[in-house]
Amino acid sequence: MVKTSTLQDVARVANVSTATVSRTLSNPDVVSESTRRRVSEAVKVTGYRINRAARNLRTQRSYSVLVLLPDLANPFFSTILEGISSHLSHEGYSLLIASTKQIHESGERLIDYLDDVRADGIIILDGSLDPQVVEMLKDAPQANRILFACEWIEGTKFPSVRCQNRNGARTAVRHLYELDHRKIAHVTGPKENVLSITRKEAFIKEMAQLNLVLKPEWIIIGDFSLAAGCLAAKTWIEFKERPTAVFCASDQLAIGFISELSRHNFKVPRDISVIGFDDIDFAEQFIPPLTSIRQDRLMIGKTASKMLMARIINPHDDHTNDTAILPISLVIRESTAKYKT
Amino acid sequence: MVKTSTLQDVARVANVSTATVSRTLSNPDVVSESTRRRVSEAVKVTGYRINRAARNLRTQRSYSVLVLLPDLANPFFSTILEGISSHLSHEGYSLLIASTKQIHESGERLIDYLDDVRADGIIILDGSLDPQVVEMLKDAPQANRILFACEWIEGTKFPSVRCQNRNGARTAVRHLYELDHRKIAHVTGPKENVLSITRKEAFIKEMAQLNLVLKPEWIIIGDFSLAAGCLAAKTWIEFKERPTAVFCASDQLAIGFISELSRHNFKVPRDISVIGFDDIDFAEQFIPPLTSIRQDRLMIGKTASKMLMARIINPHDDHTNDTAILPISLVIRESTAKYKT
DNA sequence: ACAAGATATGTAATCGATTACACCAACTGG
DNA sequence: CCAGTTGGTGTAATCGATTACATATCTTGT
Repeated sequence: MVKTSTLQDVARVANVSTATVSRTLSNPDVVSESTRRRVSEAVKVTGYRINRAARNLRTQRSYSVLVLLPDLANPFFSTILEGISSHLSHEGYSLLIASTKQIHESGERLIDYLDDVRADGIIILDGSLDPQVVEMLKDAPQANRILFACEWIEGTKFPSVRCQNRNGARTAVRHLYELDHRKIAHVTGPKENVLSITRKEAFIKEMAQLNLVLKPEWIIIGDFSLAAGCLAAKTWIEFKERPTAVFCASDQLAIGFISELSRHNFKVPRDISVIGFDDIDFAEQFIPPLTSIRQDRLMIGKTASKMLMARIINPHDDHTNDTAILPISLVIRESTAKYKT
Repeated sequence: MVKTSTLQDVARVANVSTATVSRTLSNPDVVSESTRRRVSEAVKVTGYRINRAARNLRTQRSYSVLVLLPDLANPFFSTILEGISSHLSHEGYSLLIASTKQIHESGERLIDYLDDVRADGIIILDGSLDPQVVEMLKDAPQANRILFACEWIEGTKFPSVRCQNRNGARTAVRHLYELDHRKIAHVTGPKENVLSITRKEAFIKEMAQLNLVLKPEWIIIGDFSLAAGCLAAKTWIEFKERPTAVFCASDQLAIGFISELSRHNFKVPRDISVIGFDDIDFAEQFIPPLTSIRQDRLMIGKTASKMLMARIINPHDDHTNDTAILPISLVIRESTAKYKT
């Protein structure tokens, strides 16, 4: 194996001290023009590459960020990751990935990533962490380098980035209302999930605001998945008085819902208008193309990454309680239509 | 900030040298029962956590692996990642992620990840790397810690993990043949892609084997995407003599194909049988549920990870030209049916 | 012309774990 | 009883970059 060259080697070739080489590389302004040239030349000649392990040890930083996902195999997160990753890479940071499940199984502690200089910060995309773990994170000396995105944990002061969930639900209901729908159902996410709860509450509130009748059974508990959407469709079919529109808390739910309906010879939007949430890539390609509440997942990732970096680089500023709430938008496609008596 | 305790602190408390503490932790068998107990106790008391930066520097290893994706936002890879991650985490390794695009944009060199002790190995899921980059990787002293998965690069000796692509194509054709289809079309992936080429060649060969007529225009160039599937459907509709079945090189293609058809009032499998490749999660939920060639993406990930680890841990064994080819299987659902004249 | 600063560079300690080597004690076998 | 082995532990060098501090040289203003 060819030994890679070190700062020492560069220093020798450039005929300066290692200190000067280090400065030239990390803070070029403080060295003179001529040394800068000599050092650059020496770097080229020696093919020098910094040894990050050494730098990390000395600076007690890892120049990387951990992203914690509820489940790696869930494609919902890939665009958010893209946003995080592109910003991090731009800042010279690396991206570490782990799933809640794996951390749990391997018996690792999340906080160790910060303590043992594996990561400088953590972005958590999972609002359903074990309460014990949350408790441990709160008290940690490094807690200010933890940030939640998409989901969050009620009653903690961790900073977070999320979309306008209430506004999204409200907009969905309004849209259906404007299409003359008066009987509107809602399929929710998992029962305890913070997103489910927020969207459901906003849904109920807006229905009241518009003076619409909302039968309790029209709120169907689901879990964001395709399968839950199918089940919800079956429930809808059984209703004696069927709502003419449904607001699904995720696009997956909406797609499952529509698919199941089509298996029973119902057509969307002829028999019912359906609106989803998220605007995943597939929504546009589905048949019918899905009307949805769009959240900019790329932006969520970028914003989360930026906020975290600010905390890492400027640990002494007070960032407590920072929360970024990003706008949603209504994307009207063909799964919703004017209600005809 | 609370200072975390170091080996020294533990050593002091346990009244032994740092060497002994280190040994106790990494190689417990060589120390006596009693010291082992004293040290464990001291570790608990001090709340000691190893400093990975220090260990990485000393051992010149990072205990992490980089996975390079063509595009982070593409959900196709998430299950593979899951497989890689779960094995790595089990081995005490961390998972670094980067996308080809970002590496390119930030001007980083892939090989630097190995040289600068950021990663101990690299798994590449992108067979369409810039040839210059490939050339650089081949000659690198560390080239033996690079492995390709899913895709690969023809004419290089990098080890790789992939599924039986030829067998997959053959099985697809056979399945359609057994359903009495005689006129079979094929929608390919991107033109230069190694998977596209392999599957297409196997398709052509099997058609010949079965003495089936294959008109050149029945091979429709696509690119694995939903959109390309839609286009292919339009092409099919225009044919004066329409094939009665089509083998799509990906499930996304197949789904796009079927969707587009339904927009023109064709029904699957009534008017044409469609078989996909990959068996993505969505295939089962689509309408109609999609017949597909299943590749075990979790297994691909796990296998890739295992092979790479073997090379990292045992760098002097000869692993040249290792290639793992994993079995595929035919998953019959409802998008294919007996041909009726 | 000289004190006071600014600028550029070198010296050497430091981050914290690992491990080659040395050492000592206890045991074994002839 | 002693040479040789085994087992357990300590000493100190080492990995490679960063940076506080010291030093030397050059400006600048009065």
